[in-house]
Amino acid sequence: MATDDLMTRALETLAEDDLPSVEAIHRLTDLAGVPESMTIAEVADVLDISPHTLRYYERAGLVEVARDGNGHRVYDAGAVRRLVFLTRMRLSGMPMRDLQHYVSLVDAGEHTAPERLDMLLEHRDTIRRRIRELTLSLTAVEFKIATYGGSTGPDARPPGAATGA
Amino acid sequence: MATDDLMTRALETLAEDDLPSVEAIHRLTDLAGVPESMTIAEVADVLDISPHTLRYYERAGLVEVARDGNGHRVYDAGAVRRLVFLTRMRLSGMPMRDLQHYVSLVDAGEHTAPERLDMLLEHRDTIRRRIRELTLSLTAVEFKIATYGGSTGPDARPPGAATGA
DNA sequence: GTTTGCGTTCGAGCGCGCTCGAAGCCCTAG
DNA sequence: CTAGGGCTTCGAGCGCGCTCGAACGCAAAC
Repeated sequence: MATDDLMTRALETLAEDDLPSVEAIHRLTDLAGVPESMTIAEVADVLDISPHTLRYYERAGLVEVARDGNGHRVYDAGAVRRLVFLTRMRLSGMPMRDLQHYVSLVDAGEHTAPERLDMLLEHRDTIRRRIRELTLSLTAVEFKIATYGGSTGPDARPPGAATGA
Repeated sequence: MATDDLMTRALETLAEDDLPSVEAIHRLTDLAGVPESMTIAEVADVLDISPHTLRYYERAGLVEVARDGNGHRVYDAGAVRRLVFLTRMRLSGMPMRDLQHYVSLVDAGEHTAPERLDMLLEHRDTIRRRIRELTLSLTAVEFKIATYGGSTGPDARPPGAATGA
């Protein structure tokens, strides 16, 4: 699935466009597969989202994209990197509003780094909470599956296989 | 519904968790403490959803609720148990449509148990995928956080110093 | 008797995140 | 020369899951 690809990429390139030290990390990672510039169709394909959605993100102010002589979008490496980041954040549940705020902070300059860090910390906690919720639900569903069609009596089997991942 | 009995047992096994968002459900897992019948306000309170939402679920055909002499809803233990199940499934991302289908199968009789089991298996896999997605995103965010305070410039600060979350 | 308060029904509205359609431009292939 | 395909902009529409408001009923409290 493309999302796993995406995630791998995100892990490798999860960087911010404005941090030199992180830029160094980028170079260490496999960003070589990303061309200098890409069309909207190519970016859509690699991110596994639609061109419509890419235009929507641009309209929403999440990313700036240059145009070529024909007025067609030209995504440079920076834009693609940002979109990888944005897609990952969306996928993990960060609202558009927050992402808009985040990129406005990025664009505002280096002095907003602390606030951006706060946002990331908060989002990290949100993801952790969500994972715990889902793990709990998963356990419940697995238990229900394990006992389905079996005995409906009080001596149900313990959810031995219920802690799998 | 025997299956819901099992569900509540499954929930009991999770009682040691302390997730705030499902705290209300945990309270309910001790079915001994659940009254014979409850008002809409009581059910809303214990499930941590609004009376509006409860009426909406009923309108959607997810649960049948009797009325008292004044036309007020009276939730019996069976209705509450089903709502616990439904709430958990919603929380773990099962769409309303699927729940409507599931409930229709339950109402259709015991011979639909296999199909219900299939739905549960599929939902289990969906939850697992989602957890994996989130875990990957979490790793990415944690990595970004870890690299944020490194050398972000003159006013760099150690990560965690601004834990406002 | 009147007020307070919780309940009822019904349908409409909302916030989110896309998703799509229309009209038009540009390039290339046949 | 024409047809096709992919891009552009813009605004409207959609699917989901609630969320709310209006108008009303009943019952206990003051």
